[in-house]
Amino acid sequence: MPGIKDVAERAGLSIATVSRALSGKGHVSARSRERAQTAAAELGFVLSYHASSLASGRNHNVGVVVPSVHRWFFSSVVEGVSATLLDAGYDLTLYNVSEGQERRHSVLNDFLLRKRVDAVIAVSLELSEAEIQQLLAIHRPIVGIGGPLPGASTIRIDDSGIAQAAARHLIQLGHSKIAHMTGDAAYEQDFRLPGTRQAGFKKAMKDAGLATRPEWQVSADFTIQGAYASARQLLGGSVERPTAVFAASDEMAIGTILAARDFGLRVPDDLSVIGIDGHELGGVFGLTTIDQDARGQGALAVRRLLAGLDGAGDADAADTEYPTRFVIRSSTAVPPVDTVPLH
Amino acid sequence: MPGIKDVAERAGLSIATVSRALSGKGHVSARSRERAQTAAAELGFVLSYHASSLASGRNHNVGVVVPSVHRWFFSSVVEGVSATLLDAGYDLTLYNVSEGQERRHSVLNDFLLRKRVDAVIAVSLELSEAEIQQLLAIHRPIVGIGGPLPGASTIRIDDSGIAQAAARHLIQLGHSKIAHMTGDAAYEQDFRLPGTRQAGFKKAMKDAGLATRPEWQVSADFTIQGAYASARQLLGGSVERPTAVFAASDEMAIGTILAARDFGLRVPDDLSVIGIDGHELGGVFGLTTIDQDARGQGALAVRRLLAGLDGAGDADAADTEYPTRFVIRSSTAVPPVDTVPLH
DNA sequence: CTCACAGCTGCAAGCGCTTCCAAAAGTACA
DNA sequence: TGTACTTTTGGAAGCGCTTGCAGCTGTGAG
Repeated sequence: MPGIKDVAERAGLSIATVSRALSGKGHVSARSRERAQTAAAELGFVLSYHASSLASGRNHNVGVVVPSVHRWFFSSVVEGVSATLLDAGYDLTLYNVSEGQERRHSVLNDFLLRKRVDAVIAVSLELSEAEIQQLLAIHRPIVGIGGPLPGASTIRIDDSGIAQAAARHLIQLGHSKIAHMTGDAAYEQDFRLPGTRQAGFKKAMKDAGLATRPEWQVSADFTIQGAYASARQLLGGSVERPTAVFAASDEMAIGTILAARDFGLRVPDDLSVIGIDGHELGGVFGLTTIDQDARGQGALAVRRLLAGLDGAGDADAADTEYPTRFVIRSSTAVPPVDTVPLH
Repeated sequence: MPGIKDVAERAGLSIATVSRALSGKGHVSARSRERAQTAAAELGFVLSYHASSLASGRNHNVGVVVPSVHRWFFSSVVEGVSATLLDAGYDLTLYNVSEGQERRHSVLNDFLLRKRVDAVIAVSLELSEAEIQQLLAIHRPIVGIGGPLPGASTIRIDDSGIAQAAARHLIQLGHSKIAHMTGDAAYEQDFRLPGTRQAGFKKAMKDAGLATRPEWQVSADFTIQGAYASARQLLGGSVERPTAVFAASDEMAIGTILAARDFGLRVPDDLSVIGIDGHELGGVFGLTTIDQDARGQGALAVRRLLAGLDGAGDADAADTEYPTRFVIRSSTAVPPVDTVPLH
């Protein structure tokens, strides 16, 4: 493997000049720059990542911590982050901390703190204020997506607002028997988001003077299959059936639609369903939803970090609200006329 | 940030001894080891990744190249790889090269070759022999999953065999009008796998003396929504309807089931559907499939690499066939009795 | 009691770059 | 032609570890 020394010799320049020429920083005459680049190309030289990082203190590597890479939101964010990072010449080190607390802790200690990454993006992951301070203390900018990170910069959608909008959509169509499928308690712990969306739902209901019946507040694990099971309980159980379901995620909305179909319920004729996300499968199910462009959020997170790293400004802990888009398809409609015969 | 020097001072040892004590290699007395560890713990010392790598030449980092992190197979493999790597104290650098050729090329050159990773895992990605040799030349073991990698070690399932098994399952149930949904040409290019599965299907059909009708060979992009669209053509079009569909992936099988339901076809009464994968949603749809345990394949890939790195043996380019499991659920059954009246 | 050997330990030489500093070269203006 | 700068350059000191080598200590055998 050729080193920078070889390039310097071949170009007839000093190591220092070659380094400056190739990195683009510092003053180098056009002629030297070209020579260095030519020599490097001819030798097939690539900088040693570690030597470079060790000497400069910069890593060109950002850590991404996600609870899963399987669920829609996370994989979408990762794709957005990945593409943007690659374009900028940065590496992406992935920490999938599905296994729970102890794993999370070790990732933070053994990996993130080891000066390997320039910054970290935490997706839907709750870090304690102490943990965040620990990272900031060693000068590691951190931005959070979809979760509250006290003291750190975050990107988030207006969970309460869109939940209200979703509920209002149903209410305006004439529904009053509306169920809400929220996230399991386990998820609440880390993301806090199920609670926020549920609160938004309740607010909209209250504002409209409608009751939120406890038996219509169900929960699932954010997956299609989990929601499917929950929805079967809700729709097939002995309780009165709602005419609409607002699911806290598209995956859960889809699970609900599948369950409804199993019971011979037509969507939207017998049951309206609305979700939140903008999942690819939305089209197949004609799902009305609120698109939150997870990829875009990932990309934005990277741009934010990079601006903070390259540029001057210590990207102050800004809280950006990412815009969402209401997508009306065919899973919501006016409620069925009352089944009580009219004559 | 405390350095190893601080630890050495505090422990009353030399830097060299501390290094040996903490890394576990070399002879160190129990007493010194304990002192070093205590001092390190008290100072909250963590090794500098780069300095360590630079000096030792080892990175504790493996690169994973995937075409997408969104589709089931890839995210599953990544999860398996991630967990195993984390346990071993390795970082996982993710290269999501969805965007096509030029991106792939740059990843290889700018990232993989930069001595940043100890090894690479290529998932369903076709690398040219030259590219592989390039990696092996700089001593970077490489293992491929789900794709042919001439010269490199690979882990793969018996695509042809399981395709035949799937087809035979249908045939044995009594089906003769069997359609096959394969991957798009675009996928064929990189993975080669659609063709292999299709060949297996055709062989099984031929062995059974059955014809494979061209209009029953459809393709999609391996996603649920893509398969849904294709299946609508197949099932709702003017051609005679098959009584069974063998889809090259579970996601496509699910898309097919959804399309069938749209046309009022009952699965399995009117149409049997079988897939390949072991997708989480299989349960919800009662999908009969062949489980290939993608997570497990990812984990195995890591173990293989690690054995090669730590251990002595230059893990020769072994081609491991990963076992699969036939899972019979409720999406397959005997074909409907002929609709021609019997009297 | 001496010798050979094995286990420990510390010194110091890197690993391959970046970057500070001072010297060399080029520029503009008087 | 000389002065005062502004660019460009090269030397060399690290960045924070690992590890070969040699010295030191302690043990069992001769």
